[in-house]
Amino acid sequence: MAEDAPRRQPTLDEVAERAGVSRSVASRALNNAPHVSRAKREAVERAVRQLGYVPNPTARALATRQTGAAALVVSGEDPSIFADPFFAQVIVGASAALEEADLHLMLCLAASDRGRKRVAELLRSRGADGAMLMALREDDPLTRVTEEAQMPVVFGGRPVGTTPRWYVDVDNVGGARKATEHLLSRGLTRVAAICGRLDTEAGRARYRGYRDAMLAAGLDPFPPQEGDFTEPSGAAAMAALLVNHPDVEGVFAAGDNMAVGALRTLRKAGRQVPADVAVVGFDDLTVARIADPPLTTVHQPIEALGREMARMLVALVNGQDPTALILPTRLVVRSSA
Amino acid sequence: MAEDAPRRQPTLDEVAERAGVSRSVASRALNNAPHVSRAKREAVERAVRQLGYVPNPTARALATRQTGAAALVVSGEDPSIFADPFFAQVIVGASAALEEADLHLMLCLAASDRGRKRVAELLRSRGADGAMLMALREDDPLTRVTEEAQMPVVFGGRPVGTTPRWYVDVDNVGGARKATEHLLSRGLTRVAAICGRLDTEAGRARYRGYRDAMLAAGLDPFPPQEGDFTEPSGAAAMAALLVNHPDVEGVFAAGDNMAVGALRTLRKAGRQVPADVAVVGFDDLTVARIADPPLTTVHQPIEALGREMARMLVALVNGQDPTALILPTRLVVRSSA
DNA sequence: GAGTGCACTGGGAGCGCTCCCACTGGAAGC
DNA sequence: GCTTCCAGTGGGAGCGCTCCCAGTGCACTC
Repeated sequence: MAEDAPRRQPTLDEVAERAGVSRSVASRALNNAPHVSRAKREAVERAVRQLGYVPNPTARALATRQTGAAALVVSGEDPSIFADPFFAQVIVGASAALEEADLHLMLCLAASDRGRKRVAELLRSRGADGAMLMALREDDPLTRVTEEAQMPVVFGGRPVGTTPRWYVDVDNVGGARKATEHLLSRGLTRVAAICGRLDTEAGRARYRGYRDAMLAAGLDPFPPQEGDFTEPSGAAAMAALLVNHPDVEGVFAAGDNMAVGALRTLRKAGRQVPADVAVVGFDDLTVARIADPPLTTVHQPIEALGREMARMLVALVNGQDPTALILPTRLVVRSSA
Repeated sequence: MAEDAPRRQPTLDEVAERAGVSRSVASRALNNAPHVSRAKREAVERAVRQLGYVPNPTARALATRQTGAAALVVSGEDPSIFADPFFAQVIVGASAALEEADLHLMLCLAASDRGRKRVAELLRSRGADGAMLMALREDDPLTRVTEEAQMPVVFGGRPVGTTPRWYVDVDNVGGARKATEHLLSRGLTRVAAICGRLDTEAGRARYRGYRDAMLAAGLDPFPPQEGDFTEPSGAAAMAALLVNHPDVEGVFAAGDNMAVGALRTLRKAGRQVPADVAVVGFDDLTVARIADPPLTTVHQPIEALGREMARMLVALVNGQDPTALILPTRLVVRSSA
């Protein structure tokens, strides 16, 4: 390819000439616009086929002021947070919805300062028709960038602090409450919480749900035992919990990865799950199903999250005014609690 | 945003006018090109700041015939294969390398016919400056599309059948051989292989490596017990193996997910790992470390795979002629073998 | 018969940028 | 003193498309 004869791609003018029509007619024929006679439409189609014509998306973009692409921005210092299968599922959902609208997906992993700068430029330069932002932490520098964005922006999960106009979130509070209630309903009272990063809204909301359920049952909530949503952090948090509260009977972990880490620590400590300590997770990742024992967890519709974000963005791009969305969560009972 | 006063973005002409220079000078100043006096350069910079000017990437793309984006195409019938954390790591690597070259990442999940058609159009229309293709299976319809691509194409992993000019792959044969040799070195002789899809080159190559090692040791290789790289398929394959070869002593699984599935089946069957049956995986995913017992596996540099693909593509885009690359694998000994 | 409407047509002006090229004037070379 | 050179400059022609609009013919009214 690199060294190939650089035979220029045919242009619309050439198609028009070959079809014996004007450029305007050819353009209309290509876009299925009205005001083209059947004969000319067919002539254009023939010329397109003969010449192997493919419209130049860049030129089209310049003329229409529409890039045909939507950006998905994943913020975070550490690019490895992206390794969380959570994002892969969001992408699958978003990609499917964008495909329906014939938009391409630009994926921006904004980890470094340079990366964030590029995202900022993309947002300000109309390098895409719209953007979806995920995983904004407190004081995330990208939050400010969205203010000067020259395109609609949809948030995946609410950022900490402000509530944007357009977002799709999951019912974190309700899910955490259900999880905790499930533990309490089995007669347990010493139920602790391993929570995610408290500088994320998901981390806070899930702890809030846990606390609500505890208070409603007339119990003292444990102080938050903070992790960062990873397996090792869950293992560490569980270890700390066993030291400080050796009599703990139940644990709500605000993420499956952390729950699996807790399981590992418990096994190492010789505690039976769920007999000695019951564990409930959050997310319902693949790992929940294959954990040992299989994890009781709160299912959140991750793919739907991505899909709805993309749909909302498409609506905005089309000039509609959708409303923010909170997707339901539900408890999936397996063996760990 | 959607309803905002549509105050047009300032253009380069306006910047030039404000700075009291011509458009050419302004353009050169912006691109750090030579032939601009210090005074005018500063005047342009000032005007840019005052106007909040951001260059329009689409217009630039049209003029330069460079889109500033590279596509990463993940092929596959089922979008859920993308949920494999493997791809996330590839993306992290590719994203980092593209960022260095100031290219954006377009992610194309070509699952449906429609998706594939869009990818084909992207490749033929120069909708990106180059493309990286992953996970091409035998007879994948996208293989043909690359022939008429109007841009350089780099393959991640070799497709089945042909060997493209530019690809980055991992030493699958060598890795599988090392894994098998490790099992044999412990005196085991009845060593079976759970292999991945045999319509992928990775699946085939890894089985080949296993077979080579068995033959070299004067042993009869087991016939391939095929899985599809997922955990359940590994569990099922292990179950089948236990039925057909109850005396099996060691298993080489061509993927960590399948290895973890095998572990699950073995535990259910009451077989101790590694005492009764030793297991070696392939990939060194996160799950290998947290598996019970921790998985001995073949580490492959997945992030590097993505990074090198992107670097190779960047080189091609810049008119250089890089050579194909095969990245090394190494055995990581943990407890399962 | 002139008047009205409408499906169709093609010319031309952008979209906002890059880059070629012709031009200037002052420094350097002879 | 007169060329030669070259950093610096701005005009203008694209890049390949969309879309407005004025213009054409033809059917159909009154």
